[in-house]
Amino acid sequence: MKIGELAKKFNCTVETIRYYEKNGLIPASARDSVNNYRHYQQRHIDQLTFVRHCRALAMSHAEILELLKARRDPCANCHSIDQIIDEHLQHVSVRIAELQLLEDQLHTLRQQCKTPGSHKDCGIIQDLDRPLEKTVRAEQDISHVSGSH
Amino acid sequence: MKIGELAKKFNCTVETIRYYEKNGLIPASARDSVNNYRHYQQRHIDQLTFVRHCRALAMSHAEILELLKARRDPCANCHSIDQIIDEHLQHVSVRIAELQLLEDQLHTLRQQCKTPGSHKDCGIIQDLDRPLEKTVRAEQDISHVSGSH
DNA sequence: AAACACCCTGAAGCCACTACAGGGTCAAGG
DNA sequence: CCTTGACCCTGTAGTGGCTTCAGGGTGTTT
Repeated sequence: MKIGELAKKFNCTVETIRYYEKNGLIPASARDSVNNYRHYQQRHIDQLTFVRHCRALAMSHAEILELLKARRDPCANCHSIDQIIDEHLQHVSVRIAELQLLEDQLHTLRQQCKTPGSHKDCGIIQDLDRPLEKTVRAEQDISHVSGSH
Repeated sequence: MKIGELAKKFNCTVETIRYYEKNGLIPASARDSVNNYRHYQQRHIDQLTFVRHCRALAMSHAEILELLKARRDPCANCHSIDQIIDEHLQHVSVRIAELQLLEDQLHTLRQQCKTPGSHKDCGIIQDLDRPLEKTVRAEQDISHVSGSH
């Protein structure tokens, strides 16, 4: 199977698959000796299934690499796996709480403008002109589950 | 006021302030003619207050630049401002919903391993080896409030 | 033979910073 | 006068998980 076919199968781009290979998320494929095209087999499909499932759960590449290691190692026990999932879950929960705080604050801010007119009287701008309170701490750097854009 | 003092006042780094200046989030400061040090006045403090407040609400630089434009323009009305806030709020809400779906899925996944032992029997790895269902769509590209790491 | 789809590599761009290299400036203490 | 250490400057590279682009080669169809 060529890379374009694989990409279609997994609903991603060929660039993503090449990027995964470069970063060790999937093993390097065999190459066509004539044109150097990548050719994939079942084991690539299996591992890519695993990786895409992890990515859909928003795991980082580092986390996935750890899980892959545990998956390969027949002597590993569940503990390390459980720990990765637990920690990731924790990060997701923390990020949800942060964003909910943000959501509340944005709702409150939005209430400041009920009567659209000249912004001289706009409560939103006036509000934003005030410094943030110390309770406002929903910034990215707190959580490993980060970002809002 | 020198940059270090300003950074301390706003609990950020001097690099962040220089970065804001480069990107137009704060106006360029006056410079000391002798040593080229930046010197800040009240208007910088005011604008940085606004910007940091917006950032604490996880707005992007693009959004903040739009708000700054509306803030400067005395003819602007609230409509554009409201729209920016509404859209941002929408993104945050969407992201929360995505992460809550993720949280559920991770809880379910974690339940697969209740009896730590050899991972041959580990339900987590077995689960991740299965392709993702079509309902699983909590990926970054859906929301502008993105990321999980 | 031309058109078009597909493949290759390697580098740059995205975001909002952060970190680092390599230098200049300034005030205090010995 | 000299050193130490804190602060400032510019410019570049790194972060993560891709995406996009430049510049080419290959394969199939018309």
